[in-house]
Formats: sequence, structure tokens, C-alpha cells
Amino acid sequence: MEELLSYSFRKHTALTAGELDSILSQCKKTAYKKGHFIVREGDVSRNGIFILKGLVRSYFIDINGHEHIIQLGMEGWWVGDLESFTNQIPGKLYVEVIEDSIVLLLPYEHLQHIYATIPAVERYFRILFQNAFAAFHKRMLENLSMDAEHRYIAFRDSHAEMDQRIPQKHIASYLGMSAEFLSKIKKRLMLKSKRKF
Amino acid sequence: MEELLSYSFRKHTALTAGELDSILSQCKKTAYKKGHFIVREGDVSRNGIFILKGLVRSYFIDINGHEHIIQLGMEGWWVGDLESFTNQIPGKLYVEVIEDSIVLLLPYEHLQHIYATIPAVERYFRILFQNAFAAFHKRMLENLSMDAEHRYIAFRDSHAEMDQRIPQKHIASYLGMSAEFLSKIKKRLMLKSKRKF
DNA sequence: CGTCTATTTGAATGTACTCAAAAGCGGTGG
DNA sequence: CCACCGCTTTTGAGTACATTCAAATAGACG
Repeated sequence: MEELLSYSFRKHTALTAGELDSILSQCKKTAYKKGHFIVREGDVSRNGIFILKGLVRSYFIDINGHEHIIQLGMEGWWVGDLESFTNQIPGKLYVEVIEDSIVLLLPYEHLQHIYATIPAVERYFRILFQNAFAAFHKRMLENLSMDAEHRYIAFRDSHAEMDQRIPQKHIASYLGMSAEFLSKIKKRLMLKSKRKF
Repeated sequence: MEELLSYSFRKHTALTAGELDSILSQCKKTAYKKGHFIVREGDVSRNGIFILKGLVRSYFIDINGHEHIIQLGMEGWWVGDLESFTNQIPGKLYVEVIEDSIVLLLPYEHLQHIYATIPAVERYFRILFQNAFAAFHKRMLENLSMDAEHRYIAFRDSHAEMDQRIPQKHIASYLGMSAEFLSKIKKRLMLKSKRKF
């Protein structure tokens, strides 16, 4: 299962088997049950989190007590509270496991050591962050230019698997709308597609 | 003026004077007049863009013909259409100079060469993208949790200088609201602060 | 099964937008 | 120096998209 991480590294950079082993040996494989938290608000995120199996959401709670999902992550993804991890300060996010999951935890200090000893890892994360940043740009662009119905259609089309695996209320939160409204949208789309037959 | 770039590099990574010179020699210093475009929709962004002086906005136009500002950048910032630059494909963004500006242009191929010959630059951009990503997270978090009035207050507080230098309609677009509505918000805030005297 | 959570539905409400028009502001040329 | 033009900002009225609240229904889990 750990090959997922090796595969991810090899996709973006050239590492020897020994280097990969060294990195893997500094990660701790951990299982979480559905509903449990890897990180809570106020925690300092000590670890980078790489998902080997399962599904995770990260969200924060605003001053009105409403949850807003920042990220949904599944197999092969890095997740977490980046600001908290980068600066080793208390964070604002919760990272909750929404399916029984197995993750690799990579402690902050170990990552710093890896950066220092295996420069190619700088390249790996440079590319990862660059891609993540561009993807985020795209998401923001969609949020700005589309209404709620089209945001959901776009999500369903590009994340078909997540649309199946994740409860609607979480998808609504990720897309920035209320759960009730998403329900109404889905009904509207059902009627529309029925009309074609 | 070019020291701005050296300063930016040195803040995040250790580079020799020779390496900095080499990087600088591969950049092309270019002046743009207010209202001119560095990149247009459909262009392949050939250059990384670093601002030495002036002010730049990047935006896209949605299917309804409305502009949405993605980024506002000033002295010491990298700007541009990252997706287009990274993948060397036609982009969706316009990059427009909104004050007479001087920028450094770093061609894509030169940057690849720099990555290959000066590994510390991987680290520089890794950190830059990591910070940019975290900042973007924060912006999205604010967009989700605050109403229009509080988004403007947050912007004014953390970007006081930009609030002065940039026309209101651009700020409105950056904050995801109509220019008219921002005008109404400012009036409301004026009245509120007056009432305190 | 029974309980707890998630989803659906409807009615009332609100935040922010659109459209239209007036007022303000800055630059340019006579 | 003033007059005019274009662009930005302000203001008001009407509107729409999405929310809130409340209640009913359906589903999941022990």
C-alpha cells in the first residue's frame, strides 16, 4: 500500500530506491476509524498526512458556527492544515476521517531533515504545491463564475467517485452552499434529465 | 531596482552572488504603461513575471462577460497565469498593468534550466508556492465565512496601501462583489464611524 | 426495531445583484 | 483657464439567488 507514496514521488522527481526507503522509514503508518480526527482546531499540525486508503475532509467553523469544507482528500493525496504545519503554529482546521482510513504521517522535523539531505524532495513538493495552487485558482475561478447549480454539475463531472462516496451535506459545504439548497438542485436536475425521455 | 529579486531569493534560500547574477542575467527588464497587457486570454504565458515597480491585476472574463480579479500584485511579487505558465498551454487570464510598471520577465525555458543547474531555486519556489497556497486558503476561508462588508474591512486592514492605490471597482471585483455594492458598503462604514463622534 | 442523522420539502427572508440615472473627477484641447 | 468628454463612483428601485427555519420523510447504525 505504501507504494502509493513511492509512485507519487516518482511521478514528479527522480529518487533512488534507497532514498524512497529512507523517506518511508520516517513515516508512520496509522489507521483511523470513520468519524475520528487527525487534527483539531487549535492543534499544531505536527505531521504531513498522506492518504493510503480512505477519505478525509478538512474544514473550519466560522464565527456563526457553520462548517466550511476546505479540502476533500482520498487515496494518494496529501491533506492537512498547511498553514499550521508550515509555520508550526496552532491551526484553524479540523481534519476528520469520513471513511475508515489508513494514512502515512510524516513529522515536520523529519521532513526538514529530508529536505536537507535529499534535495530532489524540494522539487517534488515544489511541483506539488505549484499544482495545488493552480488547482485552487481553478476552483476559485469556478466559484466566482458559476451559480450553485453549475458548481455542482462541475463537481459531479470531475469528481464522480467522490460524489458517490461522500454524504451530500459535505459536498454542499465544499461547494459553498447549504445542504438544503443542494438537495433542491439535485431534484431540479433529476426533473430536467427525466424530461428528455 | 533589481535587488528586489535578489532580496526575495535570499529571504528563502541561500544563493551565491554568482548564482543570483546568473538568474538576473536570464531575466529581461521590461516597462509597461498603465492600461497595457502583459498576457491576454488565449496566450501561452511564456514568462514568469516579477514586479519591480508598479501595480498589476490578473483577471478572467466569465461566460456572462463579467470580470473577476484573481490576483492583485505590486512591488516584489510574482504574478501571472500559473496554469498557463506551468503547462505552457493557452491561458484564461488577462494580466493588465494598472500603474506604469517595470517588471522582470523570466522565460519558461530559462527557469527550467535554472532549476536544473541551481537546485536551491527549487527550494525558493517550493517555499513561495507553499506560502501562496496557504495564503490562498486563507483568502478562500475569508470568502466563505465573511459577508461582503467584512471582506472589505479585512482587505482594507491587511492591504491598506492597495486600498489607496487601486480603483474601487477593481477592489470590488477582487473581493467578489459588484462595484455598486462596495460603494454602498463604504457609505455604510462612513456613517458608522461618524456616529462614534 | 428504535434512535440518530441525513435528506427532502415548503414558506418566509435576506443579502447582494441588475439596471438606470445622476453626480463626481480627471485629463485634454480650445 | 474653462469646457467638455469619458470614466468612476454614488444612489435608488426592483429583483434573484440562495439562506434560514421548521417540519416531514428517509436512511443508517447499533
